[in-house]
Amino acid sequence: MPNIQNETDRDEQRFVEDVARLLAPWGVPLAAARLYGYLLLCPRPVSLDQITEKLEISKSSASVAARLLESYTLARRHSEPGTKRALYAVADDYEAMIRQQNRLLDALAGQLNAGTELAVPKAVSERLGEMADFYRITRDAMADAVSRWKRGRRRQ
Amino acid sequence: MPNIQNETDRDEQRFVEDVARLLAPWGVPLAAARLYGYLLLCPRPVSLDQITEKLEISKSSASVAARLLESYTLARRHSEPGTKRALYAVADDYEAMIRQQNRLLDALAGQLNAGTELAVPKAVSERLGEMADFYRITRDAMADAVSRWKRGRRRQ
DNA sequence: TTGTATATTCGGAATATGCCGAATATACAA
DNA sequence: TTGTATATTCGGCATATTCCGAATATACAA
Repeated sequence: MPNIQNETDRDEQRFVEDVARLLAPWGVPLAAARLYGYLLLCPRPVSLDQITEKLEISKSSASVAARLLESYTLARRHSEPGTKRALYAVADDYEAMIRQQNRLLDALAGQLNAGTELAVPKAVSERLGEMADFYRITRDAMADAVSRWKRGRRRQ
Repeated sequence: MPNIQNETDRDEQRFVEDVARLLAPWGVPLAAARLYGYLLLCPRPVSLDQITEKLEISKSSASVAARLLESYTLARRHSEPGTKRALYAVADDYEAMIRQQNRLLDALAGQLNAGTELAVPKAVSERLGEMADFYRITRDAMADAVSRWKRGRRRQ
């Protein structure tokens, strides 16, 4: 009979690494990316010591990784009254990453639009304007989808 | 009377740097990001030598930057018959970046879904499933918006 | 105030990245 | 084939990033 505990551990570990690999192209450092994968599997907020042990990273790394995720609003810090202990869990607003993307899309659209004012050939200026429109439209579509989804969820 | 040529150059240079700054958070290296900004302003495909001169980077950097943009499908290589010269221009399918994002979103959704099969508490499994749904929905919304936009453009 | 449990910051080592110039490869023309 | 114009690859340097352990700071309890 296989050792269930170890098998589960192995699967979870694999999940953590897989998620980390996906987050890496977004520029998320390894420690933070793995932490996110781990948090996804945690039913309750976890302490830095638990993180340190599970992920086998130093406590300082755990600390900076956790705060990095918090700054991305991918994780949330749950402080307990009566102690300094910090507990971290995945943020329950899933659209954080999407919102982040949208901000960038927005900035890019703005910049492209600014380019239309430059002393460039008309064809170039038109292309820039078109690209700006395109990015704004997709951004809006995403924002719409997100708010529709949120409304749908509330109703359940 | 101000020197028109220099003023234009200065504005364009500024545009290039601004675009580069926006692309940086996406993990695009500086040289490639600046090249993209420059290509946005070019009415015609440009050669590596022109890039080298305008952006004041080495030819090797120009070469790798251009091919990097091409691999992102942000730029397109236009080869001329009868010579080895490579000319680069921005890709005219603006949705390349969006599609790229969507691929990542898709992969993440898939991974989250895989997590629901793990031996984790029901609440965790449900959360993972919900997140996967959410990402898939926003991805679909974006894809829809893109194809609607494309249809609209064709008709003009 | 002191002690304790905890988090955060700091300095440094290891590693990765980005860029350059030189060397090399490639496609074409004569 | 040789020469020429061009692109690409390679090795190395400089810089940036990541992570760690040690030192420090902080909040709380006694």
